[in-house]
Amino acid sequence: MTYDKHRYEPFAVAVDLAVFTVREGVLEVVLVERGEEPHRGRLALPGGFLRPRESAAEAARRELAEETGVAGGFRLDEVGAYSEPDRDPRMRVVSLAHTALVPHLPEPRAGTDAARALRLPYAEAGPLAFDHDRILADAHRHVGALLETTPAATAFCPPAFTLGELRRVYEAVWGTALDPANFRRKVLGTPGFTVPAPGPARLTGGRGKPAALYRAGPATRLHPPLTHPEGPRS
Amino acid sequence: MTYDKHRYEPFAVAVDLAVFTVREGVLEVVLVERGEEPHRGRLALPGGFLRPRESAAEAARRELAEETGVAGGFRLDEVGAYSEPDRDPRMRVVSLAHTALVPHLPEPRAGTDAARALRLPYAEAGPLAFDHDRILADAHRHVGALLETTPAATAFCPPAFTLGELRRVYEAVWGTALDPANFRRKVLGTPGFTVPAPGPARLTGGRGKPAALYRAGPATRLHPPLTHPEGPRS
DNA sequence: TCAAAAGTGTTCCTGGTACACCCATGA
DNA sequence: TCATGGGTGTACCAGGAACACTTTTGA
Repeated sequence: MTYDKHRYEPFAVAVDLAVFTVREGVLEVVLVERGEEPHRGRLALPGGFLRPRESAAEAARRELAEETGVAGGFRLDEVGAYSEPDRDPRMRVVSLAHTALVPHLPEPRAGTDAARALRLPYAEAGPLAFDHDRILADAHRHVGALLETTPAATAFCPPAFTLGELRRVYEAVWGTALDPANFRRKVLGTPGFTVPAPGPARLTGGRGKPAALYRAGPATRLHPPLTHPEGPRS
Repeated sequence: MTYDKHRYEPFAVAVDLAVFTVREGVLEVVLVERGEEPHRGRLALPGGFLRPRESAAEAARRELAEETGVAGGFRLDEVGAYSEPDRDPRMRVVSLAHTALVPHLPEPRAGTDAARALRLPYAEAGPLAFDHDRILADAHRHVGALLETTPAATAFCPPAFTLGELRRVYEAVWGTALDPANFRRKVLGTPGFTVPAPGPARLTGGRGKPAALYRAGPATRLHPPLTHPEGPRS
């Protein structure tokens, strides 16, 4: 239980961010090109070190704003800690991985740190620096589980959204097609998940019957959960 | 992304352990009495700092052996990271909380560090040092969720166990009574959860029909999950 | 012979899946 | 008028909950 703070090489604590968005029915993730060694020029998850008086959540929000231009209005969840001794060759770094779910990214402004950020479809997020491939895979699994038990899917949508938009979020993250009729009943039958939004109906893609608008409801957990077909099956 | 390792006060990284066991149908947790300031004499979760070349899991297993005498043969799961700046008054400490599920604790030997360890029913685990009340509550919730989707309950049982013993684990962790008949069918109907163990039947408590023995099966996830009554209801 | 726990059978009912069908809009 | 997506209805079926009942032991 004793600890001499100068006896050991210091640890650094970092946050790594898997920033997800859904565009045109495709799950995308934000990556940055590394500007320095190690792994210069390779793609990595955005992230950075905790400052002396920051919690992990605060550091995550700050780094997200700095590196990708996303400022507030997103959902942040903890994925896990990565603490293997040699995961960063420079020094001992313990990373706290988070997911950030954002409705839509403003295009990064040139000249800022955010200019190095790019969006890629999750399926094409190639080999990444450090152990970020593993972190990204864990984060994706984590988001899939969040959609089952929490209203996290609404974090991908604008403030008012149609049930079709919400369904496409689930389909993009889970990679499976869902029955629109059954999805509708499940969502509306889950108390607090969505509430009807006032205002006129909206045309989703131009064609088809205009859809009613909903907003995110007060629930933080989904009862019953929205299980995806693959779950009980595999 | 740059970081000068000597520019800031160093961080310390620790593991905190919520060590659970089920005795006589009661969920118990292992606590230690702090031998030094801060919070000298108060109860706390066992834990300690990561050594320079240890991962969190390695540190957790080492600390568990040192502080409670539990050596190997237990299940370890990650709960989350606690990173608020002032959670430890001595210095900046980021704690990685874990749960350890053990079938039965050997009585701690006097004269070792483990002598300060004690078991308490979870419900009576009073106010703890630091933010350990919150960590313990999170850990308990985490174990409850693990029982639904993983075979974690077998970690509380000896190598060969009866379905009645397994059911009492669920009842102790969830705090609810379960129908023995339905529980039995659910467990046996979940592939890979349990496999019949050779050998004679065992008397659980002396009275009643002798029960068949089972061992933990090869599954790491439960399909379908064992949902508890409170889940979909509340 | 009684209590207690294991184990089996059965009924009821909820909730999920699949799919047919109608509605409202743009092209 | 056709294609497209929103929205409703419904039949089927698996799985969970509740509970009666038999079996096998110790006291």
